[in-house]
Amino acid sequence: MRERANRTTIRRVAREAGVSVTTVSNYLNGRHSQMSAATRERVREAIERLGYHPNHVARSLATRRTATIGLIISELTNALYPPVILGAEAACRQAQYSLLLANAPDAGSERRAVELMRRKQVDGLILFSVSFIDIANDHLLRAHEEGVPIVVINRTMPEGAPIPRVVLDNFRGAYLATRHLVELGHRRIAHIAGPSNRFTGLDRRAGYLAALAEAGLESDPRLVVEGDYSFESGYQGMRTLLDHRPSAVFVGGDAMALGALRAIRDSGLRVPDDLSLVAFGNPDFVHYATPALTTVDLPIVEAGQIAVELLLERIAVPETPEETRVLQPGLLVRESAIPLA
Amino acid sequence: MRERANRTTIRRVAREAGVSVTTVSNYLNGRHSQMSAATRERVREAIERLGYHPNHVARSLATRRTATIGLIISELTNALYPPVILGAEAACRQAQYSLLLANAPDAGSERRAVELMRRKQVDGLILFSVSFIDIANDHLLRAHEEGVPIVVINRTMPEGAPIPRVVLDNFRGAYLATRHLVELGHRRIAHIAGPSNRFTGLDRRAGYLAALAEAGLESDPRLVVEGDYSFESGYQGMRTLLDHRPSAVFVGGDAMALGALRAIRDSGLRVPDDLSLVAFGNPDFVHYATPALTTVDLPIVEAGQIAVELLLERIAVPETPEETRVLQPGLLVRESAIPLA
DNA sequence: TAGGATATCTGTACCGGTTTAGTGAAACGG
DNA sequence: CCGTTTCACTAAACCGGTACAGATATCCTA
Repeated sequence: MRERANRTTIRRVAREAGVSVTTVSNYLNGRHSQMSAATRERVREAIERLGYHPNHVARSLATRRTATIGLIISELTNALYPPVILGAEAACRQAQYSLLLANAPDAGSERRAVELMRRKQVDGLILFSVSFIDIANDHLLRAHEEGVPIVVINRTMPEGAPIPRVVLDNFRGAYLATRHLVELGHRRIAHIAGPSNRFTGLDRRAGYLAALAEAGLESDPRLVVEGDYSFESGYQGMRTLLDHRPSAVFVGGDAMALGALRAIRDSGLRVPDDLSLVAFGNPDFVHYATPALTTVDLPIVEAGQIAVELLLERIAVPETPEETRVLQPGLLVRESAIPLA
Repeated sequence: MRERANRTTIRRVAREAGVSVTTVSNYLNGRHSQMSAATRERVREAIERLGYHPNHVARSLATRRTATIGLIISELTNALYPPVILGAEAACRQAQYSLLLANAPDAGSERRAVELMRRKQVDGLILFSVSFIDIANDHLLRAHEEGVPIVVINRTMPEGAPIPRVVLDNFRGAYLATRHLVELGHRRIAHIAGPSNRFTGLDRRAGYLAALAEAGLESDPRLVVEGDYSFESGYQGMRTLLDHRPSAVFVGGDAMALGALRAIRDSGLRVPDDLSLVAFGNPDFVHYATPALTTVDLPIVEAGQIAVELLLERIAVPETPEETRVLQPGLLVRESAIPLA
């Protein structure tokens, strides 16, 4: 390891092939047109013989492009992050980009992650954020201003912020879930809401209320409790709700739904016979529960993919205007919600 | 964007501070000792005034170190990969390294991923593999020979291969699970095994048999069925097993365990009252099932962390000898296995 | 046959850091 | 008082690519 292996660089290849480095560089970058067939073959052969592979770091320094994008994830209890990675990684790979991943559990580490990735010269940044409504954005706006393409997923931004976003239509999803229960004949429909300092919590609650209103159902405040997206808060919330005898419940989060399911079981009732339940979140997560939970299906893999696509557009054409992409959730009807007896 | 913003480089900082670039470089790299307090302060101030941040790509080119490691994951049905990422990312971040992530669903894409990351000059590579016993390793051995530090998690390697590995003791985990059932008084203990072209499947099956043998129980071949780690294969496997009336079943995978649970329910039996069940895999995944499944707990987050640690050791001291780190699983006793009535 | 086009290829300055070898002045030691 | 160290600092080569601005040779055209 000590002795310098006299690495094979583009200059060595050039010498071996008896051409200039420019010619080798042209060959590597597919500018075959201005090259005779003979030269092309000699370069190819020299590369082959030396087992040469170009150094991306050097290339990046010269071109100022790294073909790498940064994905910063603030996860905290977030079962949604693996599908986002999946979607983003697939889209990157397809476009011949690499993914630099960082976890940013708090505001400070998010700042550090953005800073580090900028120094590493990523071509763009994606932030998949936790849905707090009072999240800090100044570092993102600054980075944007200094020319770093950014896309955010699931994040509140000040009105008119010039940063493209991918958002999931939480309102609509909650509306669909609740309407489904209405259509099954339920009238006393409860809701376990997410925290009110999260826009996901607020939007889903609003969607729930809208569906009730549309159906001409009065909303009983005692039928809404607030959780924190944890299994335990779902369990506790459901225990509280059971006192007020709902016939169905829309739970605004997947872990909470499993908690609610458990609470219902523990009180001797059965889903869906005694009580219908609709969940919200990662559809895989609740698929294998018993009974399989009817759930709002968030297109999370797509969110990751689309975020990458939006970003790549901005990288290619920096002037591309800001844009908000709203992804529509679906409803996966499974076994946990049935018509009111 | 067109006009060149005359970026702030180390040379600009040097000019601004009235010192040489070497001095600025020394300052940046903490070689404060050979610098007068006055100079130090002038450099600090110039950096501050210009808002200078060093370019990591240029640094990497010069030092041949990128402070980045590559994590290549072959996932295919693998619910274990998010915790690995979690552990690896945390260990990286702590050591001031970044994580370059790639998905490699098949052998070809694994080769390409390794190649790409080598060109991007990662300081080392971690492969988290699917457990096929006949996996190709030549590209890893070659990379290793050419000086790229590599660590593999959960991968078979030829005897004596000089590549450090992190392995989970599947045999031991299966043994613990089965012994637990034996100790609860069960005698007809069935097993839903993983595929026999995966060492996880083979090792777990062996651990199961060993525990039976130790307890002096005869192993009835009809009480062992083979699945493919999917929910459906667990469901089908359990249906087959029910014909032979086991009092307990050890299921060698988490998704299969949920499938088995469903099959048991569907046939009108209850867990754990009529049949005890122990699962194996990602403990979170089966925690919220009803009943909460007793399961073998694989230390997957740790596997990611330790892989990074092993790798960083090799990066720091390339001659560090090969080493296999065997991680011991635990048994999480929850509700799905009870004493034989 | 001069003058331009075209095709093919090259020399070298960059990208923005690190690092080696070395300079000049002050401090030290006998 | 002179040679040696130490201290604080610098000039310039280097990492390994890209790309601009030509250089030649060949061909075409008027």
